Amino acid sequence: MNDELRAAVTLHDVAREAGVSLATASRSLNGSTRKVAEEYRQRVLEAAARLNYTPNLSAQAVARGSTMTVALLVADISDPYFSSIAAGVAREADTEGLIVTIAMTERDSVRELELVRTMRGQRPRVMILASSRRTADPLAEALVAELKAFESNGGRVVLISTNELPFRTVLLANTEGAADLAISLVGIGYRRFAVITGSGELRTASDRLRGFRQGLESAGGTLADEDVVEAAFTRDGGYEGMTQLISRGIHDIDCVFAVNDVMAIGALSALRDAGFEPGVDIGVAGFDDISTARDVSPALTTVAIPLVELGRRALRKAIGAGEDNSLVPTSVVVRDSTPPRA
Amino acid sequence: MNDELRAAVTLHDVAREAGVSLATASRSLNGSTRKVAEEYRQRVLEAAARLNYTPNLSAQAVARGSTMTVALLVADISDPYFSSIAAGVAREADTEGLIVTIAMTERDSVRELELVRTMRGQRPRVMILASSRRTADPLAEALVAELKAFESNGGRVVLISTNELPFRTVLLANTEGAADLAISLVGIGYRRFAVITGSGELRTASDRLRGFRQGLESAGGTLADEDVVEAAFTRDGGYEGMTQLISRGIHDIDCVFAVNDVMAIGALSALRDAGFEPGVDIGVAGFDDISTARDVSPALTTVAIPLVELGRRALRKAIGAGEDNSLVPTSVVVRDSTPPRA
DNA sequence: CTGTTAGCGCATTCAC
DNA sequence: GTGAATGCGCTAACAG
Repeated sequence: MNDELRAAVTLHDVAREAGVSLATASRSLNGSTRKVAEEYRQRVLEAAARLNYTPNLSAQAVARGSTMTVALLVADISDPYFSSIAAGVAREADTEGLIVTIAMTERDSVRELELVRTMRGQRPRVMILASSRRTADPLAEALVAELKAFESNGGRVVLISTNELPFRTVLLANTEGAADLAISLVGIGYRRFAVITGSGELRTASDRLRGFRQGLESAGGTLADEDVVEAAFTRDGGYEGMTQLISRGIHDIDCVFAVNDVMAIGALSALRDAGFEPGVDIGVAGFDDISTARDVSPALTTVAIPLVELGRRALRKAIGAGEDNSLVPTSVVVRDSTPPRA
Repeated sequence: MNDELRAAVTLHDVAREAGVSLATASRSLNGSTRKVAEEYRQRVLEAAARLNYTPNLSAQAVARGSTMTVALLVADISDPYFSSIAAGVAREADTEGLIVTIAMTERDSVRELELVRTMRGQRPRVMILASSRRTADPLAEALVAELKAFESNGGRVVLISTNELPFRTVLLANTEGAADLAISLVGIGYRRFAVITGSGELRTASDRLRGFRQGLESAGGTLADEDVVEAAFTRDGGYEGMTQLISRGIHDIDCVFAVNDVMAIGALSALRDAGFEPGVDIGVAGFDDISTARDVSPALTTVAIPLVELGRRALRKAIGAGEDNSLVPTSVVVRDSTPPRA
C-alpha cells in the first residue's frame, strides 16, 4: 500500500479482482436478497476486503434514487437541549443504518429557510426540524412550501415541539407541563411568581408561559404582568432577565420560573451575583431537565422531558415505525431550588 | 402545485423550461466562472426558481468526483465538550459551504472503526475525529490504515486533542494546562490533592494526570498514589469516583482534581450528597471549562479550552487555511470551588 | 459562448 | 444464476 494519491477503489475494481461481472459484484455486496452463488459471493467479499473497498454512497444514492441520510436542523448544537435530541436522533439513525447530517439555524429564520433548501439538495430520507418555531414568522409560508415540496418528492419531515406547521410532529406537552409545574409549586407553598420567558414569538416560550398562567389560576398563585420579562432563549438571556427582575425589585416574589433550564441556570447565577441565595431567598424553576439541572446548586426544579427519547421518537415517526401521535409526557421534578415553603 | 408524489425536478427539467441545453443550465447554476450569456443565465435562474429546483448533491458528487461534506466523529454529542466542538465545526463548515455529518462512537473502539469505514463511503472532503484516543488500543493499527487509505484517496483527516496518531492534529496542551492548574492551586494554598481520572488508557486522561503530577512536584503539592481513582469519563463517573474517594476517607485532602469538567461536576454532587460542602470543606477543580462550569455552585475552577474554536480550527486545518501547528493554549480559571486557602 | 457527448460509480433491467 | 447494457442526475471535455 503506497502513499500516493490514487482514486478510491470502485466496484469495478472489485469485480475485476474477483473475476466476476460488475453486476455480480454489486449483488454480492449490496444487492437484494441473495441471488448469487455462494462461491462467487465469497470471491467478491474477499476481493472487496483485500482492496479495502467501501461503496460510494453518493453513487449508490444516484443509482437507487434515494439516500440513507437524515437531515437534522437545530438552533444550536452546543445547547444541551438540542444536543440531547441530536444524540437520540443519531442513536436511532445508527440502528437503521442511516447517516445524519446536522445544521444550525442559529435561531435565524432566514438561515433556517436557506438550510432547508440546502438540505433538500441532499435528498435525505427524512428531515427533522428541532429548531424553534415562531408564531407570526413571515417566512413560515415559504418554509412550509419548501418542506411540502420535499415531502412531495417522497421525503418525510418531522417537527419537534409544537404543531404550528402541517407536518408530522413530536408534540411536547409544553402547556400542560408548565401548568403542572405551577400547581406543584403552589402546592409546596409558593404564591407570588415572576417569569423569565423568551421572545413572545417563540411558540415554545409562549406555550409554557400560558400553561404556567393556567396552572397558577387553577391553583391560586399570582403572576403580575410586570413580573414577566422577555429575554433571549439562552443562558445569558436568563441571566439578563433575572437581573432585570432584580432591578425592578423582587422583594415580594416567592419564586421565578424561567421557561427553560439554560435560562433558569443563568437566572441562578444572576441571583447569586446580586447577593441572593436561590432556593433560600427565592425559588427558581426551569423546564426541560437538561442533564446539568440536577448538578447545579441548588439542584434545579424543572419539568422533565425525555430529550434523547424525543430525538429517537422523531426519527421513528419519520420512518413509519411508531405511528403514535401522542404527546410526549412531561413530569415535574421538584428539587432544592424550590424547597417547600412554610 | 399538487400533493402527489412525483420525482424531484432535475436539471434537465430546468433546461427544458428555460429552453436551453443541459450544459448551459448546469453552467448557469453551478458551473465555473461565468461563461454564459447573461440573458440565458437569467432565463435559467428564473426557470430554476419557478420549478423550485435544488441540485442533487449526490449526483454532483458523483459527477465531480468530490463531495462537499465533512464527517465528524465524536464520542457522545450530548456531552458539552463534544457538542461545543461540533458547533465550531458546523459554523466553520457553514462559511465554507460544507455540510457536516456526525456520528457517535459511544467511546467504543470497534464502533469507531466501523464508523470510519462507513464515513469513508461518503467520500467526505475531510474527516475530523474528536473521539478520545486510547493508548494501547489494539484496533489503532486498523484505524490508522483506514484513515491512511482515506487520505491516499485525497481526503483530509484531522484529529483533535492528542497526537497519538500520524495525522494532522489540533493539539491540546493537556499536560501543560494540568501542570498550570496544579501550580495555581498550590499557589492559593492547597497542598494535599486527590485526583479522579478516566481510564489509564485514555490519552487525554493520562496526559492531564501526568501534567498535574508534574505541576505538583514543581510547586510542592502532594498526591498519594492511593488518592488517584479511575472512573468513567462522564458525569456519573465523576460522581462514583468521588464517592469512592469519600469512602476511603478524604479528611486529609485539600482539593480534588477531576480530569474533566463533567466529572468534576459529578464529584461536586457526590460531595454534597455525602454532606460535604465543596469549596468550603474541600476544593474541587476540573478541566475544559464547559459552559456550565461557571454556573454550578460553587463555580468550578478549571482549565479553559476554547472548545468552539477547537472545532473551527480543526476544519480550517483540514482545508488548508490556517497551517499553524501550534498547541491550542489553555488557561487556568480559578473560581469559587477553590477559594484561597489560608 | 453554446450544445452534444461521454463519463462518474453504482443498481438494475434485460437477455443469455 | 450470470453478464452486458441502460440509466440515475450531473459535470466536463469536446466540437461547433
